[in-house]
Order: sequence, then structure tokens, then C-alpha cells
Amino acid sequence: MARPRPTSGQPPDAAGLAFLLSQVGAHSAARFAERLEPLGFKPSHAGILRVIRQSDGLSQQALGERLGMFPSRLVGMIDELEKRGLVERRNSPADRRSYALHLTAAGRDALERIGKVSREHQEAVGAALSESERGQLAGFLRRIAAEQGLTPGVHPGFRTTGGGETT
Amino acid sequence: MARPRPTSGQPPDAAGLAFLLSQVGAHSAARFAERLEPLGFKPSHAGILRVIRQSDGLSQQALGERLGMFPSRLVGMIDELEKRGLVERRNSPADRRSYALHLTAAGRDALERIGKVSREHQEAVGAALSESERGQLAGFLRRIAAEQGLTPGVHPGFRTTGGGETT
DNA sequence: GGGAAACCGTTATTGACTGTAATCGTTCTT
DNA sequence: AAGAACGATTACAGTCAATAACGGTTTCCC
Repeated sequence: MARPRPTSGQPPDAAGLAFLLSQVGAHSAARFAERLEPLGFKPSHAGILRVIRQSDGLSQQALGERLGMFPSRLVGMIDELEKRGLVERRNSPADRRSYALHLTAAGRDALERIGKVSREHQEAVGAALSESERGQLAGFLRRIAAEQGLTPGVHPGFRTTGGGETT
Repeated sequence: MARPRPTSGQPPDAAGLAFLLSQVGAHSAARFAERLEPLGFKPSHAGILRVIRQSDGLSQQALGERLGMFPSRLVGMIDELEKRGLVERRNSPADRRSYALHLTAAGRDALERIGKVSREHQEAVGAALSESERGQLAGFLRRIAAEQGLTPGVHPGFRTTGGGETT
């Protein structure tokens, strides 16, 4: 049994739909992070700002839950964002142990810039495809995401993936 | 509790092709890592074994270059694989400062098992799509990968992405 | 030949991050 | 009024990846 070729020959790079998905996905993520860096943001910051704008006044816990990140992780990031004047921690009127998170004008501005970068990035990533093809691709991905139980806005913060190779 | 109402929505989850790519990609990577764990491997191990089989007898440096990982990182991993009897470090006949990496029979066996897991994973990830749709999807991804300058077998080891969120 | 420079693998060190657990004040329940 | 549950924070530990330095080899070139 030296070189049995069960289905093809190997997990051939040629095929590997799953591999392609994570390869292109990782690339997309990396490139986006690069684009964001000059603005002084990391992708997680963008996610936080986006969610806060979407649901103004939510608590850190709610935010963490929605993004799938631990509250302890949020503290530092919101500290940063607040220090940069993009987010406000107002104390919630009803519940004095939680904060109500709000975007400042500068925060909305930053989010605007992030959105611009996002669109550019999206344009660049999809450059190989025609408009209608991009639509089809998005459709496929949405269906996969739904079937796999992924929540629309959220994405799996890379857990202990190992971080090297994938298929 | 107020349901988060989709007030506005700049990079609306509806659109975000780039987001979808990295979301689904990260999910695929994570799930694959999960499937690999019971075998005692991390995705990077799988990548290493795969490349060694493909080009038997290459040096660690060449391996590292092809996978895009630092030689120092490889040392430990190959140590493991060698300790488990899957890989051999023979000294290269021509150049005594480099090793020639080879797969043992057990190593080929392990790779076989990995291949099986890979195919199962691939099947699971693509479950939402028909056979022909999967083909279309793979085609799109391949075109994107090519246009973006990604090397077929390799994938960007998540660099200092920040590791949290992406779009 | 012989010595400097490039090269391979290895080790040690440093630096980010992330998840868990413990802490402190607040709110809810009974 | 007391104890459990809860939100934010801090402290801690474990993991992991990149950088730099170190011995041993080989190659280049004078």
C-alpha cells in the first residue's frame, strides 16, 4: 500500500473545496487587516464599532455575546476606543452595574472610513469575478453559512485553530 | 429585551462578500482542526506531511519556504512527527548541514487517515450545495486565489491578523 | 589552499493573545 | 433583609509565533 489513490491521488490541492475556502478566507481576512492597519484598527475593532452603531446603548456583555468574544477581552479594546474618543461608556440609567455603549461623532466618522476601506477591500477581493458571478458566489457562501449554523453578522474568532495549515 | 433592530446597516451582513469569505473560511478551518484533533494532529502537521510526501527528501528549509513558515517553527513540529515515527530525518548525502526529510510507512498511513478526515470534512462543509454548485464554487474560489496571487497548495498561515474579527 | 561569506538547523528569548478564574459592586428574588 | 445571580474588571496562566543569536558546513574567490 504505497500509494493508493482512493478518490484521486491525494487531498490534491487541485480539488480541496474546503481548503480553498479557508485559504481564500484567510487571505481575505489578512488583506483586510492590512488595509485597516493604517487607520489604527484591527478587525475586531471594526466589528465592535459596527455592532455598537447597529444597536446603540447595549452593554458590554451583550456586545461580547453577539460577537462571540469574552467580556474580559472586550474591556481592553473598549478602553482603547474610548481613549481615542470613538466610543462612550455612559452608565445605564436602569442598571448601574452595566454601561451603555454609544458611538461618538468621531466614532461614526471612523466607522465611515472603515466602511470605505471595506468596500475597497471587497472590490479587490472580488476582482477576478464578474458582477453576476460575485452574486452567485455570495449566494453559495450564504447557503453554506446558514447550513453550518453560522450567525449572519458574526464570525468565528479563530479559536485554537493551530494557525498554520488547513484543508 | 429589545431585539437588535437592523436600524441601518452599512456593511450589511446581506452584502459583505469579503466578510462571507473569511467567515466561512475561518469556520471551515476551525472545523477541520476539530476533526484532526482526535488523530493527534494540528492542521500544520497535515500540511507538513502532505508536502513531504509530495516532494520526498526535501530539506527543512525548502519545506519551510514552501509552506511559508519559519524554519524555527518547523524544528519543533518535525521533532514531534519524528518522535511519533512518521517522518525521518536522514542526513543528506551531498550536503551535511541539511537533512533530507522522508515519510515512513507509518507516516504514509497517517496521511491516509488525514485524507479520509479531509474528505469527510469537505463533504460536510459543502453539504448545502449540489454537486455542480460545489464545482462552480470551487471554480470561483480558484479564480480568486489565482488573481490574488495565492500559491495553489499553500495557504496564508494566519499572520498577525489580530485574530478576532474580520470583514 | 585558505579565509570570508552564505547557508542549514537549532536554541533561546521576546512578545502577542486568549481563555479561566477570582474580585467588587449592583440588582433580583423570596 | 439575605443570598444568589449578574456585569465589568483585574490578575493569571498557557499557547504560540517571530526575531535574533549560535555552532557546524559548504561555497566562493583571491
